Amino acid sequence: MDTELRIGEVAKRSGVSIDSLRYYEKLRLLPGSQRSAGGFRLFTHEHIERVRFIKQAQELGFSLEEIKGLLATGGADECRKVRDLLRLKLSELDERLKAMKGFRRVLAKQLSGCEKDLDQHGESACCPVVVGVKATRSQE
Amino acid sequence: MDTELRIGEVAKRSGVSIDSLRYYEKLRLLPGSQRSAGGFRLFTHEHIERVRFIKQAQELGFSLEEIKGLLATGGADECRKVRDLLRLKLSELDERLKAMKGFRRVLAKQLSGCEKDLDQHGESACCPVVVGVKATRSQE
DNA sequence: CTTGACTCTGGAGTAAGCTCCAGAGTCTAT
DNA sequence: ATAGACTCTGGAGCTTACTCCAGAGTCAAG
Repeated sequence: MDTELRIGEVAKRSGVSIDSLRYYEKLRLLPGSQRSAGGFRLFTHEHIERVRFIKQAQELGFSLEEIKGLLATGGADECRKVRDLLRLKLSELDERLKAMKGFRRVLAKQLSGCEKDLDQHGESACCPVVVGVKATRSQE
Repeated sequence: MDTELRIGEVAKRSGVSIDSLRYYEKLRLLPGSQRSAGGFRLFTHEHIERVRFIKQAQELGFSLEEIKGLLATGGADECRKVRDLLRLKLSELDERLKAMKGFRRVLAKQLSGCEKDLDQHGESACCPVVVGVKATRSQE
């Protein structure tokens, strides 16, 4: 039932390159996988899930080291560590969410200013102030 | 009125290293600044704002190249480009916000599972399913 | 005018996270 | 049993975003 997949297949399904997968293994984000008689890595669907998780976390700004922490397989005393880390990451995430919303507002405001200028003055005289900084002359 | 600040002062006030500031200048994220008679860079408060903007955007996952695009000072034809970029970045931001909320849920769920395990079984038998390997059913 | 803190430039080095390569072995379909 | 697609390892190289350094010049205080 757990079909065994070779690395190329995992790469395709997870959208991560073969080289990256081997790199993750080297960093121990992926457990040293089963091998075929001839030495090929053999993965399962769980590995794919794991890789997707890694990818997602990474896109959200977590480093591979941090992700490794989150993925630590719970040995007895690992558990509390993982739990604390989860709490920490959750609060970091919340902060980041807030920051993003603020930043979104800045960009949105900038955009609406820009559009108003385009309407009123055409292309020639718009977007005079980019994010709080006056037009910066002094390089070509 | 616009006190002129030297690079060390800007570094302190913006929380960015001197070397980074020079690096930003080299990449043209900061305009080539005024210089004192002896060749020292002279900055204004607007530069500090700009640096803070750069820093914030960066923490949210934008690359310096992208940020440079957002900061382009509006010359005539730059304007539409900036506007389009702003729109693009806004929608990217929205997507990212959504992804973050999803990810937040995954972590939160993981955490509550972990806490339940700690309660019921103590440290020995908790966190059996490690973050997202089973739980992440987010895409495809 | 000297001192000491600060700044300049150019270039080298670092860390993370890949990406590419050669040369050799494996697997599967015909 | 052989072609062709795939995978192996180890190591080199790349990009981004710094960080550090040497050797020299600047500037304000005393």
